[in-house]
Amino acid sequence: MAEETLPGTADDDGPDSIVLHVDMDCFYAACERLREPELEGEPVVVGMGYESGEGHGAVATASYEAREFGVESAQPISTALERLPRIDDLAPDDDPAAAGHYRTVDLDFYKRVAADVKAILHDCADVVREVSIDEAYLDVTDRTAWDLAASGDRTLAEGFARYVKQRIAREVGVAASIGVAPNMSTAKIASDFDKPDGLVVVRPGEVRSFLAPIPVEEVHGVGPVTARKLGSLGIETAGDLAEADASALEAEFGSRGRELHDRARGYDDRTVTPTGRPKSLSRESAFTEPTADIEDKREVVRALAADVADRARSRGAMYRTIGIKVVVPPFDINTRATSLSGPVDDPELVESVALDLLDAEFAETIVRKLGVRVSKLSFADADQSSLDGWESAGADGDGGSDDRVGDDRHDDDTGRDTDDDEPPAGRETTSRGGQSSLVEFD
DNA sequence: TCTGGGGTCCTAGGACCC
DNA sequence: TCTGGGGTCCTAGGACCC
Repeated sequence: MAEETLPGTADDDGPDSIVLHVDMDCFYAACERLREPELEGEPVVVGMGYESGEGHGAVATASYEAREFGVESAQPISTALERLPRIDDLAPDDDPAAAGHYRTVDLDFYKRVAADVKAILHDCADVVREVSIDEAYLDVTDRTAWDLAASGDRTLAEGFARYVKQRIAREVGVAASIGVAPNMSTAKIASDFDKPDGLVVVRPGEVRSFLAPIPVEEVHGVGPVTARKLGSLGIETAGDLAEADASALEAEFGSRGRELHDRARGYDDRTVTPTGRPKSLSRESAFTEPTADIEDKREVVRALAADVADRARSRGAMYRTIGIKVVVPPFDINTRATSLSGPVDDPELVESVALDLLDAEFAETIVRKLGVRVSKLSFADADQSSLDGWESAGADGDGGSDDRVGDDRHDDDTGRDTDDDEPPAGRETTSRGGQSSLVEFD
């Protein structure tokens, strides 16, 4: 029989997996420096929704130099500008050392850089889970080992991670921080532990002691709300969380409570799996100034709808639910959605459903921001047959369906994602409650 | 320091079915 | 007609992440 396997350190790969979490440092700013080397060592702020003029938008990434001035990501650009003026706006007698370079997000460029990084990652590991443009998990259990290197007290795994890091730096020219640990959640915290340009290795026996002093806010899945609640329970570090009563946590936080407790104790039995397909696609945009004007709102919704539908089509996705998001000042988020009787790829329907949802309840509302989303996606994949209509993909059941069957929601412990939903087999009548828009299309 | 954009998962309540 | 229980699907909102 197998050696003792602790939940979390073991799975099918034998007792101690080796997981790398690779996290690019200030990735957008690093990309900007790639094409503007003069920005090296300078405070750089990359803003989204920001146009070179002034004012609106938020900070997507601030370089460490900019952070020194109190610029943080997600901050309104207006705040950032107060703390760190734009270098081009300086008056002749201002101090140029107290100003920064502002750039607008150029996602296409960053994606090209990211593709180079990802290519290296895929070259270095059999399984890569790309979490976002600048972040990925690698399972390298079969590529290296926890054994000490011949030369001394470092592990082979550390040398391997150093090699990955150096390749990224040398071949792409951006810095990554890497965490190495026996499971995903610990690797994630480790990569964050010594940013920027960090390399932190947590060996199997050290997980618990490594985590103990970490503030709870840094545990993945603990946001401001949970952190505050935990704080009121006297739980401030991962160590406190690990020692807390699991059922009490579950009572307070639901299933997440137990999960957080596990993570804090270094238990995480998720395996690194490749990124699955998206479950929804959306587009949103904020007004410069909140508006109640119905024509302005409709115009934005039409544009967003067209955009989303376009993106869905280019990704080969059909959708069964169409929805809108309406953000009302100060910041109340409303969502409305309608499900269709079967998956469609129909831009006009996205537009008309979205407009109906807007008109039905928000015609007179003052809104700050609008969004359009499609969800319950299914992918035709192999046979791109479907030009229109779900008749082919939806009705047959077999054939068109991809991947595995259901298994749907969580519970099989490797946790989330996995599945892509099946195209719902079969008919289903079209109307539900009140005013559902029926889908008979052309 | 009135808050940008694109996602994921979970939960709760209602409709509906058997 | 009322009561009871199990299950699914739907919508809406909340929390969180990058």
